[in-house]
Amino acid sequence: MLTEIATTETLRSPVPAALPSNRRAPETFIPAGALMSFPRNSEIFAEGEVAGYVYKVVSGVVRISKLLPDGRRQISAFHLPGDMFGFEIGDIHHCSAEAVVPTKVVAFKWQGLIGAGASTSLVRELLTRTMIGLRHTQDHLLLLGRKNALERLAAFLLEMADRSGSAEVLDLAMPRHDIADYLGLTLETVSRMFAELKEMGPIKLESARRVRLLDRDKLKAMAA
Amino acid sequence: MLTEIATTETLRSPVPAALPSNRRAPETFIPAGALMSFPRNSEIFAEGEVAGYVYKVVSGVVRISKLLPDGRRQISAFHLPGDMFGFEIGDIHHCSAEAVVPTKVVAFKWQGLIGAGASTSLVRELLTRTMIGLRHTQDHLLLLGRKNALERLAAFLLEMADRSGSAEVLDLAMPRHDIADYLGLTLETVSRMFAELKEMGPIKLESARRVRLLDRDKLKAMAA
DNA sequence: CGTGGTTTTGAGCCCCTTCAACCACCGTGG
DNA sequence: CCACGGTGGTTGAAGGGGCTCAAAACCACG
Repeated sequence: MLTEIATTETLRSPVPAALPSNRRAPETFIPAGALMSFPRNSEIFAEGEVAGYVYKVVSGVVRISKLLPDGRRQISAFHLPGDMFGFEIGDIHHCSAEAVVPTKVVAFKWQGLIGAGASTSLVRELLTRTMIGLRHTQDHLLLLGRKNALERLAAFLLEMADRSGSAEVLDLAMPRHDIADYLGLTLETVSRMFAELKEMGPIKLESARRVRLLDRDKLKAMAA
Repeated sequence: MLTEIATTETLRSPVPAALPSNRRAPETFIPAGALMSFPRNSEIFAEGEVAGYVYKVVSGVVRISKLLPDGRRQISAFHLPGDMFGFEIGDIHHCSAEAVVPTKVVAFKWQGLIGAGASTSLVRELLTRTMIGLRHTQDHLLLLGRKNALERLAAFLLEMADRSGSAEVLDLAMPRHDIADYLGLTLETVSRMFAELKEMGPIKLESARRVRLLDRDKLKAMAA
């Protein structure tokens, strides 16, 4: 049954198999394909927790982050519907995942996906997804290591626009603080760079979270 | 034959199947397990080149990097003997790889590893290696996004010590400039942080490239 | 309308960069 | 033996980009 559920096709369009719950108990058994709901800012899993499931976003937005002992935070990714997260090598999560907005995810038992008897095509799909994550993370290293604040924000807006349908108006789910922790800046600097991009032309702020992209080519040029 | 060569065991201890060549021609066929040698600072593959092979370091050190149009560089990883690199999703390299010192690598045809007929255990091993790379890259995001110069260098020295046998004296293969591009700093700042770590006690510089680790716990505390 | 969370704006400062000079090491050749 | 050039590393001084601290403005929601 695990193999029957854990197919590539299932990963693409999972069928909810259980009712939503706000927070799973650490040791609760979750059937492959269980749908779970998380309110805004709630924890999906925490760094150091026992792993064992991978998750696929159905709706909402998830942030993946790591903390330093003194509270400094780095967000490594935002996951949108269709994305998967929670892959771990050992059985311990080394990142935490939280819902940025009310979010629904489907949980799959990791052992069911890659354990003995797993199909090669499924493992190959997980490999592809992991490699996509690795490529994104490497691109992000270049941003954090070598780009200035304006370039970082321009790149962020382009990334979000590309990933959420390339509409004319971009709706950002996350607050300035999350953007800052994703871009390795402070929220004040993010706010100032928004003002500067507005000033320079390529964007217009319908509201703090709604950005109209007026000149995508100019943005690309500014993202370095 | 590909499946026979491309086993997990082969990946761990490959047998050279061809003679060294300084630089492969772009379209030359390379049998799985071909041993290749690269002189110091030579290019193994470049961003944008056609991919098709994955590589395993036999001896030497390889740096993986990305460039911005204006020349700013970010090194995402140093690979030591036993490490593999060159995984790509499409057929285009999106990073470049260069030998830091005279280096020998073994090349494997990617299609031979994951193509039709590949064993699940082999694909699973590639998945594990990719996930290890992803974890390392995420840790590095935290370093680049949130740590100061001193913390970065301390973390770098600890990483290198851990990976190269945890000896008392650490031999760094790479120049200051490469360390800087790995840590998102300038070479001058790296040099100053070396001086500061020396000043503060936890290290001693036998020479510019030879570092004696006097107090690893203190280093760990400084790496935040 | 208050109230709390979020965002913007301002002022001063500091860490790291930039630019520049100097030094240490090393193989080469007179 | 030492002058020489080249690479790589260190050190100094000055400037700036982003941070810190602070306060005001905005906005959704009771």
